[in-house]
Amino acid sequence: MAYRRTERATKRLADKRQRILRAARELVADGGWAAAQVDHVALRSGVATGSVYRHWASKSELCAEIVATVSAHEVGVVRAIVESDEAPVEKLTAAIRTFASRALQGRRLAYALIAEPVDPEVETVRLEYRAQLAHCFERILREGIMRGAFPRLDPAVAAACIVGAFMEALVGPLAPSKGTGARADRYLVEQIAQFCLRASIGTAERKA
Amino acid sequence: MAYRRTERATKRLADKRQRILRAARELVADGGWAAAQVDHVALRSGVATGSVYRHWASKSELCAEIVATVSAHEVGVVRAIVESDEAPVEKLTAAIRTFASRALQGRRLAYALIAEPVDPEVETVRLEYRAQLAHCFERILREGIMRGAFPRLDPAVAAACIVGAFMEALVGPLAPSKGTGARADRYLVEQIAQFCLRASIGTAERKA
DNA sequence: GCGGGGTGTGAACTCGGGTTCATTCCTTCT
DNA sequence: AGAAGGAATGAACCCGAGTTCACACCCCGC
Repeated sequence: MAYRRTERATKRLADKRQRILRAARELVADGGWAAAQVDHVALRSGVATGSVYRHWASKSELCAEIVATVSAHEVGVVRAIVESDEAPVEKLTAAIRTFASRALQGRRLAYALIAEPVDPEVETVRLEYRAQLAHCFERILREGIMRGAFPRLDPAVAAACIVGAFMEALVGPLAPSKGTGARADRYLVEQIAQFCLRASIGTAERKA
Repeated sequence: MAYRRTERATKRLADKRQRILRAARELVADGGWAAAQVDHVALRSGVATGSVYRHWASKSELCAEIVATVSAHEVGVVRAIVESDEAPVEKLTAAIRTFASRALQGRRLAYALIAEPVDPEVETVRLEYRAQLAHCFERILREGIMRGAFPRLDPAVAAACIVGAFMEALVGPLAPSKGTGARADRYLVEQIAQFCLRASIGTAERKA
């Protein structure tokens, strides 16, 4: 046996893997899952189609990893807010604003990750993500109810409503690549945040 | 020229067309768009695959017609409420409850029509439907704002949020054929309605 | 620098699913 | 009843997209 992978070689492997992953993510980010064909991914990352299969056993696994990677990151951001020691209302506001504006930075990707169905294997991961996200909001709501800051709403249902409201108002009616400008985006986020806040705390108006 | 289609024959044609359409709708209703393969539709409606193409030029057109038919009906129901002469708050309540409970009667179909992407041709029709639905709510909101019953929210954004909240809380996290029983459904509709109402009128609690 | 095994390549294969079309069946009109 | 032509049939066709595999290449250890 004359060969043991040198460290240098291992790194090259990992790098290539990352390159492919990134290329795939970029394709999804501006064309949805439909644009992430194995050929295209290979082309964009500068490898041959067959090479993709040296790193993932199937296209589904590649896609699943994209979903897992990106969403883990997003959930992490929101979760940090949840676990801060602000008051529930502040947490909710911050969580909504943060998530919404992040999603707006990559509408198409956000849509693909949140709403667009794919094959069952990927779907599993996607639902997991959505569940975690909803769970974050649920925790905030539950805390708020306990402290008497929110009315007696059902946290699970309300959390789902919040996520849904995002999805539709933010990335739903989007014609692909509908760039509306930073000002409009800011306004949109603000409106959505206010909507969800009113729904959660039961009080009109709220300006920050 | 020896042949003019007799009335009887014309009716037979139309009937067959309806049979196919219904079969397709049923398949979508319990398997999503993926289940509506031309072969299956033909099998279920008792015709040959080729016969489907005597009535529609392509599968897309068949699907588009399903979306158009069903959604026209649903929008009609909601629109009737919008055009009644109740007060805005009552209208909103009724519209939400009605739409939600109708959707629950056929979750899978509702999901397919509202959220599940298909090919571009069908997508166009679907977006049209969703826009009309949102527009119904927008009208109610606008009226309520004018009369001072609702706070100064952005009607378009809020309408999108309402539709989205529905979608997610009602049919989103649904595992296919997740029958939870009439009581649970009623509770769910009520929670969603309250959420949307609080968000719209900015007041906690509301029981009917 | 030479042999061997990991890595890269891309053309070919496979397979699912929409579409077609030559043929057969059936209805209408004389 | 027989001719004429529209409707029905379903097996064959086509095409796109994921997957494979025989071969070329290169990097490592001697």
